[in-house]
Amino acid sequence: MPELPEVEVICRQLNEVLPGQEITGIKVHLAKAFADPQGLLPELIGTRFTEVQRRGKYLLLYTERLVLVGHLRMTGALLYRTHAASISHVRVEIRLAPPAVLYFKDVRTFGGLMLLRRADLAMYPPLLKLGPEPLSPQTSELALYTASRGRKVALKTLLLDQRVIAGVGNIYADEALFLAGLRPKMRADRLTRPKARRLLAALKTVFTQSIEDGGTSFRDYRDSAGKRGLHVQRLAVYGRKGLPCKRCQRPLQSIRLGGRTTVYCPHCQK
DNA sequence: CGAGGGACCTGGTTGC
DNA sequence: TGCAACCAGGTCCCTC
Repeated sequence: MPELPEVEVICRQLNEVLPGQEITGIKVHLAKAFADPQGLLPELIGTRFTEVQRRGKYLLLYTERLVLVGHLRMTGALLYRTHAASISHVRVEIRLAPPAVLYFKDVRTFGGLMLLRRADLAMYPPLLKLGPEPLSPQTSELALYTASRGRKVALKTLLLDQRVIAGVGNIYADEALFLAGLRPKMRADRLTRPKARRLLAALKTVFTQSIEDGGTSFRDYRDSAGKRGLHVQRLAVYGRKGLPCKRCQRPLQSIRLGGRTTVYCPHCQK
């Protein structure tokens, strides 16, 4: 499940290979995976990639005037290949100078690409709604603290709200709450400034470590070269229901919050 | 407006 | 062994 670190890894990798490359053709195998509301596809052919950026869990693949906005959802992958490749569940092929191809693969077809003018990007609603970037030095615990005022949802549910902090998904919400020593089910409006500070620091730590590890490949995630991320070995709670807590050795507990599986340590998280 | 739950999807696992 | 039920979760949408 690509969250901020996984998307960041892909972004950095694509930035090494895509800029300067010409788009020679697009093959759409699944219509809903390639949204082109303004009919800009003909303009895209023959242009060159200039840069790749990430915002939250979104990937922004820029050309001079256009931008492909990608979201991988749960099982999406952007695979860059410079040799003939046989890949299952390919939804879109972005052909470059032969034989290079950028494949959008997505088993569960929740993800997709959207083609927009760069000038219209600032008005694209999903991006407008995103909260601050957790790894930006300008983002402080105030983003969490302010957003939590008057909210009766579980703290973890608040963390998953992309309007609060961009890029947090189920894995890193659980990991950050463990690192901060906070109960996932604690009411958001009980968050104090010091706790918000600990939680944001924990998010920065788990995100930074995971990016160093190349992301978390719990099931499906692969980077743009098709490789797995190694952070799964460093996960403290996610996917470890019933296993001993790495801090106190007591068994980890699993509950459901906001429809999401949530694993935590009842002893270490208060 | 906030809160909560369903819909969208397919593959892997579980249970009979 | 076969097959149905269930689970995984990011985001949007609907209802209360």
